[in-house]
Amino acid sequence: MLDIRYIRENLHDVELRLKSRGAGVELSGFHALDARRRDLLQEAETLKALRNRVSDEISLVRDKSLEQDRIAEMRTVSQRIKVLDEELRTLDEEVRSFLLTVPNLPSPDAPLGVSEVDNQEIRRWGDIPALEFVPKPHWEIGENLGILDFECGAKITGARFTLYRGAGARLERALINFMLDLHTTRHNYIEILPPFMVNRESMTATGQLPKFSADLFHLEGVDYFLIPTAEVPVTNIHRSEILSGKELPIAYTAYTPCFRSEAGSYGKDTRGLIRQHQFNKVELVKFVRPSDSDIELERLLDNAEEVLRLLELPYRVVDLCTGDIGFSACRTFDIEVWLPGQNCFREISSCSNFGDFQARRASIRFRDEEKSKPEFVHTLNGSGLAVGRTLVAILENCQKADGSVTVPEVLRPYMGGLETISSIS
RNA sequence: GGAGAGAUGGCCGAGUAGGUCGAAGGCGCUCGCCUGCUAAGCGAGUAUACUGGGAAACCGGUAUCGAGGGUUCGAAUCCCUCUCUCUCCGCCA
Repeated sequence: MLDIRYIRENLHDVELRLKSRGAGVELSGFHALDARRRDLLQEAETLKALRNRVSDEISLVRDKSLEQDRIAEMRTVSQRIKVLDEELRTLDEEVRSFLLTVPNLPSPDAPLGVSEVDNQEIRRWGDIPALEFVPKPHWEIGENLGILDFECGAKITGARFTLYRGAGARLERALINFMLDLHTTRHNYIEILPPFMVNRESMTATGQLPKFSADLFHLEGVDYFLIPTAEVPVTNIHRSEILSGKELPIAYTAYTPCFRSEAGSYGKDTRGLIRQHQFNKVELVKFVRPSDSDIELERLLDNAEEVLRLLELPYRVVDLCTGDIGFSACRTFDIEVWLPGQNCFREISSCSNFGDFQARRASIRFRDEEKSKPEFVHTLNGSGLAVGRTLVAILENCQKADGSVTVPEVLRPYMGGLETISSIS
């Protein structure tokens, strides 16, 4: 959510910056609404001040029968207040629901552009492996080894669900543990295991609602949603809190499954693990001082990249342009891992700075000094990493001509020492 | 699922025959005094949001005692709805 006063005072600038992300938001209606609201508020509060004063005076008089005139007068005043309050409630609701649909302002540092073709690659790491055979896509590798069963996932549930078996299941679990261990012991994140369902308020705070309900799974019977990312429950840990400046920065990491309806992506990435309704992810979330959020984003990004470096998987980092940045973010870097089976880079992590956008929706503030006024924190998050896609990258990058897959060295302790996944394992 | 109890400021905790209650008291915290050090002691201060004025310091108004409605000139206190927490029973990993 944007600062209503900032919009009020920088109407034109806000419109321009929203336009740069391709969001045509009309602010003139909002301006009128806001002005009307403040007029009514003034009137209502003046009347309330009068009522409070007179009521206090009445309370001092023993014999209320002497006060019938003023009581009657205040009855009229109260009726007027009621009407004004009613109207204000409506206006407040209109203002709020409008603000909830306005995306964040992109950072001035983000490259200008209209779509992903304008994103800028800023670095690459690792050598693309030179294989002396035609690399297979991971779904063929996984099926041949018997460790991924797409048919069975479809039978049990439906399209975009997959059953992992044997070494495949263990590899996924090894990756989760490896990532969590790395972030907690080397990068100083606190491990969180949150609920996998959240309420409407939490979804609104991080920005999934009200606009993107179609992307979510909603439960029947209770107003809960399956989380599309751990960002939602973990960011909401500090909803409606005033943190002490001494606690900042706060860094959490969490493994959760993620559930996405993938509405509107019919026919896209239908084969394999790339686009599932349920996938595992280890997430990184930070709460930081506004002055630190740029540098903290660099750190978070580096923490996510470290996973790929240790796994020895080649990747590149992309700076998302204004037109491609998500609704709540002001700056985003994607990490894309190399997939030889598909001969392309695929997103495996998205690391974003949200500025105070989520903090304002969620009312997450901090007090820098004991006596200083509370201000909004900045929130950041990024995948560290998407586990299913990491498994995909391992299968495709570490495949051998005979169809077996070499387990990256750092994962072997998590795999009971297993060095190679072959059909007999 | 059945029965009951509860929700007050950073924390603990008063306050229900409606008014002087943004709210006693204690703890904590901040500043000052005192003290050889520590502890104790003394004094002052210690919520947030919106809104009006002001360059600002700041001053004024309104709201907030789980949330939302209602009754009333006036609600932490009365009424209704909802949410959450706890206890007992049932069921259950």
